[in-house]
Amino acid sequence: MVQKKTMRESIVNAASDIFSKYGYKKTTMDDIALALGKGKSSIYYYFRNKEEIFQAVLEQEVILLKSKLQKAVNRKKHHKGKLKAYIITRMKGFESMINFYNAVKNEYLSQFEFIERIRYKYDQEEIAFVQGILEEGVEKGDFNIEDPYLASVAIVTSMKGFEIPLYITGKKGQDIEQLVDKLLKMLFSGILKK
Amino acid sequence: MVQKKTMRESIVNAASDIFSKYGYKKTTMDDIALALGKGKSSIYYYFRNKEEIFQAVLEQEVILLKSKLQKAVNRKKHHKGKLKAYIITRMKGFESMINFYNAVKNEYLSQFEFIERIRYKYDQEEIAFVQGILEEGVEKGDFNIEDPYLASVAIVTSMKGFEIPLYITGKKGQDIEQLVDKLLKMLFSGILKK
DNA sequence: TATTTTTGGACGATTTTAGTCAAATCGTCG
DNA sequence: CGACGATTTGACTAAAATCGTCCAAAAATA
Repeated sequence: MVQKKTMRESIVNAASDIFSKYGYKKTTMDDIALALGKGKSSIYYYFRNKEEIFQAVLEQEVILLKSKLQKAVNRKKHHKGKLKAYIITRMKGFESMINFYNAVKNEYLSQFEFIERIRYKYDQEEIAFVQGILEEGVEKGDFNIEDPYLASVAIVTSMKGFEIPLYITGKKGQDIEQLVDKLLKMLFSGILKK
Repeated sequence: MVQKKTMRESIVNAASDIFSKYGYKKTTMDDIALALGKGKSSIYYYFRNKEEIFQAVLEQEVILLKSKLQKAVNRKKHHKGKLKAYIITRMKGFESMINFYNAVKNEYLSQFEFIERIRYKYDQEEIAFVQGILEEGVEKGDFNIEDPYLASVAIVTSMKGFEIPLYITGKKGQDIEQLVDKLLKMLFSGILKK
């Protein structure tokens, strides 16, 4: 026998591969089972249904992205650098998650809704994270922001704006990075204490 | 209206994309139709069924490979170079066709059979092509071969041997190129007039 | 041995898909 | 116009695939 959790993990790993390759709809439970070398019903011992697996896969991606963000931010000393690192890493990381967003593309009606529903949980976290950076910056006298909470909401919201071209037109990071740079420049010259 | 043939071509092009992405089995006629922006029944006006489209896609790949081979061979002046260029290009080109061979991987039973059936047509062509190079080489006094036909059959057959690791284990070109090099060295020191 | 966890295979209800067909649309030419 | 062939389409069906359930058996655990 393997560990309790290990089985769930290996299911998620296998499913992750296949989802990113074929998308949600085209991936069958048997595909996943076959990749595991197990029977299909074994999967149902660990997951209620296909969508629950997909959720777990997304969650794993999110966790991965979170740790990347932590590292990128910690690497920078100055708060200006932290904020910039966060936004850039966040956009890059999101780009690599597009596979999974594309995975849902088949369900035309609920595409946006589905994405929003899944991410809703993390919106608050993300805002809090950015808010933390901003507040520290204010404390140290680097930033000049009246309402750090509102400012962080604004920043996170505008990041969502940048996501859209990524999963709609599939534009590559090149263009996005330029745009982000421009945004950051504007942002900084606005909030940096002169 | 567009040209008669153009519609067939655009169907093949669209199908080619989708087949290489999802594989044969997971590609539905509606997928192709959607990519074309046409109704599914329109496709059946040009193709009898799904397999016929797949055949056409493969044929297109073959044509592409043929023209690559012609160019690679023509680029070389000496017959030794021609033969080497042919074999190397042939193996490289085959590697890029693996997508489509993988596409059939789902039909476990008929995998090899299917591939062989499709390629059967081109075996004779390939042998004739190699034979041509060998015979010219003999005429010019570069090669010393008793039976050019048999020799070309042998060469083409041994190339097939090199294909197998490519679509079975998915080994990369690195290793293959080394092997081919070795084969060529042995081949040349055997057939080159001293 | 007894109990709990894990598995595989068969199964049914439902959905999806390949392929058909008759009708609609398009374009051309008199 | 309008007739006529070429092209395109949506509705339809039979067959296949798929999800999720159930259960008996195997494997692990106590």
